[in-house]
Amino acid sequence: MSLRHALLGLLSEGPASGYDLLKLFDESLANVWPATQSQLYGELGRLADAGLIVVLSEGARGRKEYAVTDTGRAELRHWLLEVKPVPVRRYDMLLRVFFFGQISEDDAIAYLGEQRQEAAEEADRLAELNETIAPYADNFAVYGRLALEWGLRSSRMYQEWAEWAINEVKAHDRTANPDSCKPD
Amino acid sequence: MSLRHALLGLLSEGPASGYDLLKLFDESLANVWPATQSQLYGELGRLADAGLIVVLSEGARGRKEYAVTDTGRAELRHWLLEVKPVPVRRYDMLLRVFFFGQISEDDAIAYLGEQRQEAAEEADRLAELNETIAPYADNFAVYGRLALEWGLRSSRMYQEWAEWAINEVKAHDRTANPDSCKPD
DNA sequence: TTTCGACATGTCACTGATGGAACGTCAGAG
DNA sequence: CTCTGACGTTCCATCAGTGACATGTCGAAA
Repeated sequence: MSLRHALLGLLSEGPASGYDLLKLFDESLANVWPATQSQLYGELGRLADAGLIVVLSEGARGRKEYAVTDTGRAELRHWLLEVKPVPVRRYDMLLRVFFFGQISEDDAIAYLGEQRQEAAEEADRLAELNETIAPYADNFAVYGRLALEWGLRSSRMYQEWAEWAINEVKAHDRTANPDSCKPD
Repeated sequence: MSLRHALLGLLSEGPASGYDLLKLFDESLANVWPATQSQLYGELGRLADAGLIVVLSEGARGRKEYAVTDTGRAELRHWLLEVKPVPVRRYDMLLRVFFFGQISEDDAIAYLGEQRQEAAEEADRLAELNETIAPYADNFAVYGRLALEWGLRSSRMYQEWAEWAINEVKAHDRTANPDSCKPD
């Protein structure tokens, strides 16, 4: 149900059409809650049916401009203040780690190395993005910054974990095969 | 498609029934890839149709014991080595952060405080769990430990971020309302 | 004048996940 | 002997998300 509230949130900054919202999603929320066009238009319809938003005006090319109603604003507040965020539960990447026993230590290390690399690149990308944001723009940018910082810290943590894990696997390798002596 | 490979992974440690697998899921993979019973049995059927697993034997109470085939093992290896893990993309919690402009600074701080608290508890829980695992058991436990460490680092990062974010919001509050002077 | 890219919405088939109902079996405790 | 709890499977409705397709408008440039 989060898409619903994402739309209410965006609309509560001002009226917009489905098309506008789609762009807003891609610009700002893409990294925390991506949405496709079909989902978005569908949800807008349902939101309107439920009376949480209304069509303000219809413009050229069938453009419909939506605005939040009081009910919608109340629903958004309720979600923000009283609904517990659902934690992330699925990690494709960690799932693979459980099955490292099925591949060689070298392959496992290579896998972790790639993850390390990608996390590092992501961290760089976000750090750069962080530079480009005006220091104190609108609320949206101010709070978006918090999310960005989360991404940054998350990538760095990921990177450090991968480094640590590589050493763990190497240590395990040595324990399992004490005879072999590979160069580091 | 990850459930598929999770099942192949579990089965490659030895034959098991759907019921066994469900328990294994709950014990070991629940934190990285939860699955419900209905999904699991359905997937087992499809896996068998595709020839990636076979029914080894049928026991009492309609119990079917499955085992991986060579094709299945190959598929697992392929997934482990060549398929890029899909990164996590949706964060209900961060989505809310974007809409902090809709609530008061105090409410935002309270929200972040709760997150901080929960992350701390999760970190404690995982640290404790880490103690209970035998230092060098089977492969599965050794590599599960890597995942556990990820969770630990992740929770700690989350906690620290929330602390940092609370201060950010306070700073923003003071910038926006320089007259007011609240106790810390 | 045609054509192209941006604007704009709607719909469909498919997949993965959730949650629950329904059904039946077997061993052991009381 | 009966009941209970663990064992064990199957099916179903529903929902969110994905990706593709269909349809059409409008302004500007070639």
